[in-house]
This record gives sequence, structure tokens and C-alpha cells, in this order.
Amino acid sequence: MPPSNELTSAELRVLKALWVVGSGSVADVRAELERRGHGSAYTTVMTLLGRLATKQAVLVDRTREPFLYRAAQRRESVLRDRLREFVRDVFDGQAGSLVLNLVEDESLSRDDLRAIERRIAAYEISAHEAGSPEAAGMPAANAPVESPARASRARRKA
Amino acid sequence: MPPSNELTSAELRVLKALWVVGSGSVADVRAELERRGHGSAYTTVMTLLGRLATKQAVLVDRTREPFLYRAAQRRESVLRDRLREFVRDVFDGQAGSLVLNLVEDESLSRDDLRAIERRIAAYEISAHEAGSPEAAGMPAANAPVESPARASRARRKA
DNA sequence: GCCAGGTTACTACGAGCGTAGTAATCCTAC
DNA sequence: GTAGGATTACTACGCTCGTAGTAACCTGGC
Repeated sequence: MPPSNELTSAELRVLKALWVVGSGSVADVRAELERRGHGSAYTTVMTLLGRLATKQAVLVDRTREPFLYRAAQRRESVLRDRLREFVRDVFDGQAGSLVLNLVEDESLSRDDLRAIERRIAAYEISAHEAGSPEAAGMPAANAPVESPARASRARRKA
Repeated sequence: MPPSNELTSAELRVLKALWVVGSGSVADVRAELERRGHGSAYTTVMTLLGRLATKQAVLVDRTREPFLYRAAQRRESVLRDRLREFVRDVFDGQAGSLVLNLVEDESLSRDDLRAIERRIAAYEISAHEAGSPEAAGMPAANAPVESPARASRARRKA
């Protein structure tokens, strides 16, 4: 399993700090963690970074000293994987049910709701043009949000 | 912390089976687990049920033998807690970003999208008027449980 | 030259997890 | 009434996690 390793919550915290830092030493990451209220001992951060490296979630540049760490994947990609996993494990793949939960739970701001509406509208239009629900190879590749959207991955319609 | 204990994935699997079973013995739960491709040894299931009991996630009726287990909380409630935790830990509380991810990832079927639209509309209306924080009835548009529930099996006696 | 401080490598350790075996007990069918 | 299967209680064990200590190692400043 190349990059398929699962991250623990402590590891994810470190990785998040690393995304902010971009590329940095243990001390850099540690400082960022501290900034966000998750200070740990220097060695703890290093252990976590080391474990992340074995899991191929971060890359280490050992040519310089102090070593430079940086995330192996983009934040969006990792979060999406976690999300998929969560939907599968907890919601039995029923992503719709998950979203409904969020709406009911008022976890979504009015802006969130409006953004979602827009996104759904955009998706439905693109699907409309494709006609039959089958054979539509074209993924809703329009309306960029905050992420580069690069969406053309395997389709898995429920 | 009364029911605030976190459930591991193995525990959640067992709990899910128990929700389907409703109320049943170790053997019942085990049978349901097997049905959904997650067979384990009898004692493993019992250990998990025991741990769930200590975590107050399931209740045990010891007046009968075999003991009868049943979930202490409704499925919706537990899933919602997990979801909250996930949104906080992984998406830094940005539920909207999470949903956008799902839409982009095409995890949502057309029916899902329509149900979400309806739900958003309903929410916005209700939020506009009196604003009763409680949602209406109707647990979820798409029933996540695929098996016919009612499990009263395995009782080759009595 | 050499010492201090930052850096890395190795090791540790208690808690929880996932999985399950064994021992004792109890009920039921012969 | 007794053997056998079901059921429960107790125990185990290797693994990962979270957190960190210690020892060795460089490197720059004096």
C-alpha cells in the first residue's frame, strides 16, 4: 500500500501544521502546533513526523540539516480521503444522509447553504445536458470554489 | 462523562449490527455481523459488547439468560455525534467545506441532491419564522438500513 | 581546539484496540 | 441423571498510539 496508510488524530494534527508551514524543520512545525494550542515536546513532534514519513504522508529532505519536512499530498486530497473513509465506515456510504444530518444539526451557516445550493444547481445543469443518468462521463467540472477542483476521478454514484 | 465515550471502529460495527437486531443475544448480534460480512469469533463479539456496555453505549438485560443487549442510544444520535467530532477534527469545523467536497466528489446521487435542496428550503423557512430548534419528524429520506430488521432468529428453543 | 546548544536516533511505556482462547456454568435432550 | 452444547466470565497477547526521555552527534562561537 503505497500512500494508503491511515493517519491517527495526532498525526493529522501535525500534518495540518505542516500544511501551514509549507516546508520546515521540526522546530517550525512545533512552533505552529504551539500557536494553535497543541504544544508538545520537541521529541514528540519528531516522533509523529517520523511516523508520518514511514507512512509516506510527509517527505523528508535529509540533505540539509536540520531536515526539512513537507507534506506529501495536498491538503484537499488527504481530507477527501478521510471523508470518503468516514462516509463509508460511519454512514455506510450514505453521503446524502450525512449531509441531511448536517443541515438538521444547523452545522451549516447560511452562506454554506447558499454555496451548496449553487453547487447543486451547477451540477444539475451539467447533468441535465448529459441527458440520461447513464453514460454521462463528464464530471461536474465547472464552477470553481476555493480549491482547484481537479475532479476527474473515478465515478461512484450511489 | 456519562455517554461521552468514543467508540472504536470495531465497536461501531457491533453497535450497527445491534441497531438492526434491536434487542438480542450475543449470538443474534454475531449472526447479523456475519450476514454483513464481518464475522468474528463468538467471544470477540462478546468482548466488544462488553466494552460497549462499560462505555454505556449498550444496555444489558441480565435478568434473562442469554443476556439481552440493546443500544443505549438511537442510531441517529450516535452518528450525529461522530459526525460532529469528524467535522471538528478533520475539517476544522468547516462543515460547508465538507459538503462541497462531497458534491465535487460526486458522492451524492441526484436523489440525495434533491433531498438536500428540499431540506435546505425547509430549514430556511422554519428558521425564518418562529424558529423552533427542533426538527420535524422524518428521520432521513433515504433509509440507510438495507436489511429487513426484525431479527428474532437463532432461538432454536423456548 | 573545545564546549554548548540544537538536532537527530533510539528506546520506553502505559493505555487502548482487535482478536480470541479457556474455564466454569447452566440448560436441555436423551 | 448425565453428557453435550450454549453461554458467560476471565485472561491473554501482539499491535498501535500518544507522549516523551536519553544518548549521540554536529556545528558554530569563543
